[in-house]
Amino acid sequence: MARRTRGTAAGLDRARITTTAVTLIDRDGLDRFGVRRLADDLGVDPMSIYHHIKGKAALLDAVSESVLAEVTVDASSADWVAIARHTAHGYREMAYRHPRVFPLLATRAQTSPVALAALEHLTTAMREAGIPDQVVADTPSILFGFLNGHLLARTREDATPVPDFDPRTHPTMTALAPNLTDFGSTEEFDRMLDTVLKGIAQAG
Amino acid sequence: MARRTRGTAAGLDRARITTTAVTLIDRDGLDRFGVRRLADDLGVDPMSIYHHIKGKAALLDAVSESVLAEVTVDASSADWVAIARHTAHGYREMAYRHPRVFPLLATRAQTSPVALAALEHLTTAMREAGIPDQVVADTPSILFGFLNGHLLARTREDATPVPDFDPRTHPTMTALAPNLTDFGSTEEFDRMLDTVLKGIAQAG
DNA sequence: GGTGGCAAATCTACGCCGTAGAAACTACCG
DNA sequence: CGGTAGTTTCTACGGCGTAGATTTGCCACC
Repeated sequence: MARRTRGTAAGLDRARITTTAVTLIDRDGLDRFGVRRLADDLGVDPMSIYHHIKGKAALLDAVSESVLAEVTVDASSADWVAIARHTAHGYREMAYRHPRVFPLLATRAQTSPVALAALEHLTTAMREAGIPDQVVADTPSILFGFLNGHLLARTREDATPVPDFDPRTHPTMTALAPNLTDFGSTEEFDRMLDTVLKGIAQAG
Repeated sequence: MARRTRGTAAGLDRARITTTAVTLIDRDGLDRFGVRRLADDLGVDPMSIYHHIKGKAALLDAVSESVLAEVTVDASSADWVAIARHTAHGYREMAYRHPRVFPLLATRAQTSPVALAALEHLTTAMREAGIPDQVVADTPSILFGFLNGHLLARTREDATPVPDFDPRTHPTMTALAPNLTDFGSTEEFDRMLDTVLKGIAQAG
């Protein structure tokens, strides 16, 4: 033993790298995140990381995948609406747990086994319920389109219920403001999610 | 006159900066974009840009705003569904015109006058049609949640209809693959958009 | 014409970043 | 003990965003 001039001992592997990276992004944000800072936190030379992960882009992929893996798959055989709701809520909770990592997820293709398993589970239940194939095939795009876009907006650092506008030129939105008080709440999320699911249920 | 050692003449202003930036991102992508490269394209010293825009973050804000402004507002007084569809299509076309800029939009809060005007227009029409206030108030979040998330997925450089998975473990998605052939088409978009709008129409 | 003022544009320099390539260390096997 | 393969570190390079000082271009006014 010779090195280890920094705090944390080495014994580097993918898992330790990604979990440390997630912690670091959660704390300091994506902007301040980088290979060198991560290496500091790991108590390691920056270049050491490159023997486990190809480069910064791959590192961000790994972070994204690691956080997505926190979402547990519902193995139950409940009706498809329940499955969809369960998946959506799990996804949402992950987003709120890691608001600064979430933009990575929404921006990247998700082809991890977990994600595919969840989709297979949901679509199978829908098909068995007699939903038309085209509707079933469209559902993942619609559902995760909504989830990614909506959660991106809600977990944004500067998220506010209502941007400031002139009440004179925007009377309707002014009148609607009282209906936006539960901004970011579970109730609001459920309401919107149900709206989307209702559309799917009646499509085709 | 002394300077102008580069091709393009100066006479810098916000508009010239942002439109050049958009062109540059369209061509080379967000990763390769930076203040110095932009300055090169403008035939100008990097620091000159700072007299018109505070820094890189503000620059990206400006780019985002500039691209959003391409979406024209429908001033018609058609029914709310038609307005929603028109807005959605305009937004979608913008996204496909600038796929490499779009992630900026989806990631940022949009409080520009144009955006607010569009929302006011839509919500007013909905209210006049007798839609419950809570539903009207939720609609912007639902609609643009879907639009941002969905278009983010479709305009991604590596977007593919179906990620490769094992047909043995994912029989349903395999069976569904034929229904995904119009991936990215206007027809697919209309179908999904209508699904969302139907959910909204029947909510509350 | 001269001159003062001022905004715009530029120059210089600093501290950061990601990472290629060479070198050193470690652990294990014969 | 020597070899050898995997890991970690060292060194260095080119590029980045931008603070601060400086120069330029332009105008109004004497």
